[in-house]
Amino acid sequence: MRGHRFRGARARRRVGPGEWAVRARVERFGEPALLLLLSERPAHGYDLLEQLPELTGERRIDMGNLYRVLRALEEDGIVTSAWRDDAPGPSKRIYELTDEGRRLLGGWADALRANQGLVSSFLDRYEKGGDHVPRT
Amino acid sequence: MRGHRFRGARARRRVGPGEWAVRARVERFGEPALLLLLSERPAHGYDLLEQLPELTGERRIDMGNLYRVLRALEEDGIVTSAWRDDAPGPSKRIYELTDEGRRLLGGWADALRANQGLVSSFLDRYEKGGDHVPRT
DNA sequence: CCCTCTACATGTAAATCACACATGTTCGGA
DNA sequence: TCCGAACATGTGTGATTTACATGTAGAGGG
Repeated sequence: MRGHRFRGARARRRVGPGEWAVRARVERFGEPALLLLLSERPAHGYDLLEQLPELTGERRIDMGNLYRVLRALEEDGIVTSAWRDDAPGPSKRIYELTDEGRRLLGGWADALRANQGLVSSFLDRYEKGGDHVPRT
Repeated sequence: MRGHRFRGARARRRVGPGEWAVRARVERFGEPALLLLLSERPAHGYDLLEQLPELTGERRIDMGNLYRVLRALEEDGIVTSAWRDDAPGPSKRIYELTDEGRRLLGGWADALRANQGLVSSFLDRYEKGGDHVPRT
């Protein structure tokens, strides 16, 4: 019977009585991850699919969304694509980063550094607080 | 004339030809920020509204969402609230962190530390890449 | 009485995300 | 030769979160 399990993009979910599993992720982190991979070398969707988990920390990447993101990036001039039939296997759409894409990746790096600072402050303030997690 | 400006939760937006403004934020970062403030001392919504920007780096906090989050937290037993009429001015709903809330804050801290590691790896890999942002 | 500030709250559209499902190709083994 | 697994590219859809607009009501000053 479908539809009876965990659904949606919840960042916090109950895993027991008074127990919560929390996930802290940067919004749209898939985009800079994609850009970084493409800055290293052109690749096709399925290829990226296999390289992404190491960067994002996710176990599995959603293919559907990956292809949608790639198309959106192309619409915005961040990447370009071309079909490749010469390689063995099904034909692939190879994506490549544009100069604009490289600038965007630089922007992401700046923004991520800024966020690292913010979260560091948060954690420092938390740790200074003392009297923390009570026993379950 | 309403409805003609930038709307929505976009993390990236065009600010010029080939120029993008990027924001890197942790998903639902408002929640741990709220929990940290409440772990320091009980407070009412409007009070939190004024303390949050320092923690989150946002200029202004959306009141509507703040109160929605607070109610959701109360539903889940993370905070409790009580009305206060004795203080001058409009009566306030004072929020206080529960033990479960303290555990959740601990969970957020762990998750945020994990994410810091992930983003650090990303930035290291980016910086190792050399040949970066081309001139505009 | 009227206006502003404080305080709490709802309505709604856009963006993102998780999950399910559709479609075709290539290749190795039974 | 047929079958299934892995490769490769997508579409459909509802849940969640966010940004912004708007609504309600009491307190306090002039």
